[in-house]
Amino acid sequence: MHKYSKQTRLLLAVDCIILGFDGETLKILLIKRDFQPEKGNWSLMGGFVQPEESIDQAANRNLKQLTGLQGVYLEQLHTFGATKRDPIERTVSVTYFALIDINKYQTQLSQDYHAEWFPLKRTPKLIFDQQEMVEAARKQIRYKAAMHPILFELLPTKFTIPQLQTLYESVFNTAIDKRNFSKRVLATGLLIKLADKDKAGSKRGAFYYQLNMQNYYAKFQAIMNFIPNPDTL
Amino acid sequence: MHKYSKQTRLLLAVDCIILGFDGETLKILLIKRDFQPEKGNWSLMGGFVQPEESIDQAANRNLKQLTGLQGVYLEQLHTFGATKRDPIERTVSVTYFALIDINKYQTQLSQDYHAEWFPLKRTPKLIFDQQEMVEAARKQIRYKAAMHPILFELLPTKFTIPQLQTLYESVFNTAIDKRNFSKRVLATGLLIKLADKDKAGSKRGAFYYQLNMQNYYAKFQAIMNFIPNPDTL
DNA sequence: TTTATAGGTGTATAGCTTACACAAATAAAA
DNA sequence: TTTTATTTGTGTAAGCTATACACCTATAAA
Repeated sequence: MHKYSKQTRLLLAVDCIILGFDGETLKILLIKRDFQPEKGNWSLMGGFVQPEESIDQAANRNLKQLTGLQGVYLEQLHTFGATKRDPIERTVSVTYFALIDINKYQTQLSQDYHAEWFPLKRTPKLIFDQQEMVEAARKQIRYKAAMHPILFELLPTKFTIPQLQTLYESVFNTAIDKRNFSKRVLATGLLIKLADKDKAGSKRGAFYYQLNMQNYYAKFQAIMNFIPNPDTL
Repeated sequence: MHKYSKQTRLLLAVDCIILGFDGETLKILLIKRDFQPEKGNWSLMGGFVQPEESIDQAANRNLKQLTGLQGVYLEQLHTFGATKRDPIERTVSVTYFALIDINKYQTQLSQDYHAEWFPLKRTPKLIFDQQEMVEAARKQIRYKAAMHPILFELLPTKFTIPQLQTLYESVFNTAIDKRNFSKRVLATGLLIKLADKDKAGSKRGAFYYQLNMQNYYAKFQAIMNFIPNPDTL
């Protein structure tokens, strides 16, 4: 037996929702599509899955092509499979969302794609069903960030508590009391205070912190505490 | 322009992780695979996505074929795309998990597939990477149930609080204090007390409840409360 | 030297979560 | 008919967590 000979084969693509944070606003990286259909319109970075690569590899490859970054936070989100989503030919798309440190992003690479960062709240019109994909990513980042410390992925290695707070406020679109916020994040044991300050944001300067990687990995999978002794199912 | 002519096409399948609850144990419905390779071995219900159906439709079709059920809780889980996961030919599989009321399940339909319910904790060896798929479903049901009232999908329309508690205890593999449990579920406003009792489980009998559908839909998307005023992003 | 701006910190209150024990109902057994 | 065994159903006190809230500090710029 060599093939499932009677079955129809389809195109499979990946699309990446790439998010970054510039200290003020959550942003999304979009490219100008360089082939038909919809050539020249704003689009997510993506492409067809190749015969010899897994889907995860395809997503990582696309992310690296556009940003130069490897080893960043990249999570499979949802697979979109309506029959007519691509008008040319049926294409199923597996979406991924990536959280990157916007400072490490290599600007020159993205010039080939005419890429641009847009505030997530003011995303331009996107091709096909990509609006829906971005919407799914917005939901997912909140959902996940509410329980896991993923937002740290968006910050540089050294960051200040006010920066972290601004990020949370922008993801959850809400104001948080700074006394309570700092109590809370410090209580997690995730942060190590450094000796130096960031003087860019204010006259007084804010102390830098870095992640306590050990506690970070330990807390990463931490799940809700409202069931006593959650144990393996 | 008619096709993306240079690209490789591949097979796309769906696999369903079908869970049910018999009042004591969380169970998974498996079939004996009826074609090569791995013919005769235990497997998830699934099959190839057809050219004229969406992926969601393919999952619903498979679920209906095996159980006779439509309109049940069915959620896309994850897409598995390792290049060698199917030894015959590269096949990408989109997994779904379904929560069904085991009493509505139509036994005779599943005889064609030689289907059987297994305790989720004692799932037999499965083909390909399906063990991993089941593992992902186990994680997801807990994750989701911790925040959304999805476990009601596993119960009949009329159920008792002790039944509900047994279900939560079996999903989270833990003992819960019944006074606290009943206080909590009643406080959600999700339950409507009925006049009659279930006398099967005990001498005294336990009052039946049914879902308050209005509150159910309202609470369904309810997300964590540890961010003040969560608003649209 | 003054002023303007953002950073950093403590406490009291309310609300929520947890731990915990006994009586009621009734079928089955004696 | 009485006793026994089993499961249901309920309240309260203590500890913990979340929240609301205001002032001083550091420093660059004027």
